[in-house]
Formats: sequence, C-alpha cells, structure tokens
Amino acid sequence: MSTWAEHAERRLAGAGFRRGGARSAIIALLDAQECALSAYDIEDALRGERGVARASVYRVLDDLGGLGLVTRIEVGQGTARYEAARPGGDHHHHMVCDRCGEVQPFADADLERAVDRLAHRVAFDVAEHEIVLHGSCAACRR
Amino acid sequence: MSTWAEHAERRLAGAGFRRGGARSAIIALLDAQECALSAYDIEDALRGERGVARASVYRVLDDLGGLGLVTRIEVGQGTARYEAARPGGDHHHHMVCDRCGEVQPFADADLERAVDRLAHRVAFDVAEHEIVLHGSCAACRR
DNA sequence: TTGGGTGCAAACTCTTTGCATGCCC
DNA sequence: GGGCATGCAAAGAGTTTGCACCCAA
Repeated sequence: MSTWAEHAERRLAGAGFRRGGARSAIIALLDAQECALSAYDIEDALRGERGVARASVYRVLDDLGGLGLVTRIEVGQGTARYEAARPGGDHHHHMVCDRCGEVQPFADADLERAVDRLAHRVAFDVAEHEIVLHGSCAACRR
Repeated sequence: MSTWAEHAERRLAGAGFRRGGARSAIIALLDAQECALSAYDIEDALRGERGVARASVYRVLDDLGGLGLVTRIEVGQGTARYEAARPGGDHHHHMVCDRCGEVQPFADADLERAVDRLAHRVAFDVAEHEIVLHGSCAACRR
C-alpha cells in the first residue's frame, strides 16, 4: 500500500521522466485533494510554498494525463479540472452548482452498471465516460 | 405539429425579442442538424449564404440557451457545442472519438432511469445532466 | 556534462464586450 | 423614429508554445 503520489512518481520514473520540484509539488497537492482542481486553483494553492509557473502546471498535468495518472473533467464554464486517478475503486462523477460553481463528487453503482452495459452495445470503443449533473446545491437552492 | 425552428421563433417573439436575419439563419441551420455544432461550425456553414458574424453566433446561442431552446454540450477539447432542444422525446447524449473528434448521439433508457433515481437521492437539485463517452469510433479503431 | 524540467513572456484559441450602423416594429 | 439586432474590432479568459536557464542524472 502506498499513496497515489508515490505511485505517480514511480510511474513517471518508469516512463523515463526525471524528477522535478514543480512536478512533485503539483503531485503532492493533487494527492491531498478530495475533488478536482482547475489549473488556476493549483497555481494559486502553490503560490506560497514554492510557486509554480502556469506553464508548468499545464505541462505537468498534460504529462500526468498522458500516463493516465490524472483525470481531466469539464464541468462547463470553460475551465478544465483535474484530479488524481487513483487505481481501484474511487471511480466517481460530479455535480456542479450552476449558481455558485461548487463541484461535488458522487458515486453510483447503478449508473456505472448502466454505462457498462451500454458501452458493449454501441459501435464505439468506449475507454472512459464522464457524467455531470447540473443544478443547484443545497446552499443555493434554499 | 410544427418544426423546432417555428417553435423557437414563436418563443423568442413571446419573450419580447424582435426578428433578425442572423438569428433566423442560425435557427434554421440548427433545426437541420442531427447533432451538435460548435460556434465555428455554425459561422462556417453560414459563410456562403449570408454570413453571420462570430459575435452574433455567440449572442444568438446565448439567447436561445437562456430560453432553453438549445442545449450546450462540452465534449472536451475546449470547444462548446450546441444543438436544438426539441421538446419531447429526443433526449440523448454523446460519444466522442478522441482521435478524430467525431461526435455521435446515442440514447439509452436504462441510463436515464439510473440518472433519475440518483437525482432523487442526492443533496442537489438536479436540473440537467450530461453524459459523454470517450473512446474510438469504428473508423478510427480498425 | 547533458538533456529534460522550469520560468517567463508571447502567442493562440475560444468567447465576450463596446460601439457604430442598420433594420424591425 | 426608436431601440433592439448585427457586424466589426478589441478585449478577456484559459491554454499552449518558444526560448533561455537551471538542475537531476
């Protein structure tokens, strides 16, 4: 058993990447999150401790994405979000509050089964799926 | 029984909008589509017959979206797509080929039921949902 | 020492906004 | 004639790229 950060660093090393301060900081940050962060969130969160250039944020996320270590989600509003792709059962999707922009994760086995069944029926080689619920969160609904 | 274009024009008039050539052209184009178009697709398709400025494309799509007449979908790649929201049973979702970018619609009653059941269980007022399958289309898979 | 990793700044893409003109009512 | 609809151009936001410097190997 090891953390996702360790797993990611190992995979990167195995893929021929060198180590780097910016990348390690981003990986550690992602590992500590419960839900997806935008590139700006990441840049902002790291501003204090060491600072990472925006370009590096995108480059690192792209590298991690290429190895399947992070998942990129689009919740609308034109900003992509990224989260650690932990191996094994943490598969989940997102609810987005269209008023305040909050993003909350949820998981539903029924839904996953329905997607799996569907994936076998279509003329598409389905590798991933993304489900986004839009609406109002408890605080905004009132 | 009437076309979606007529329906849309009527709703716009009812909401206090005036008529306009650019908007009618966009509405007619959307009505003729089977699947979602990007803003660029729309500008491009209309270039010959009358030409519509990019700004107008976005403004019209925004107006239509505000009245619930079009659905905006995000399939990744940072570009939004829009399609006519026809009242009644044409609810569907999309499969995106990550290699060639093709977007294909699909519908699945099982999936819809699972989403509906889920929507009742979560601490969110779910208004809409979007499901995107990523993978390879038949042509790219080979 | 070598080449990948990073920072900075500029470029790019998609989208929105400001303002002047034109058309619907 | 009045005011929304439209076109054009510039501004914004998010993301990508070019290039020089730095650091891991």
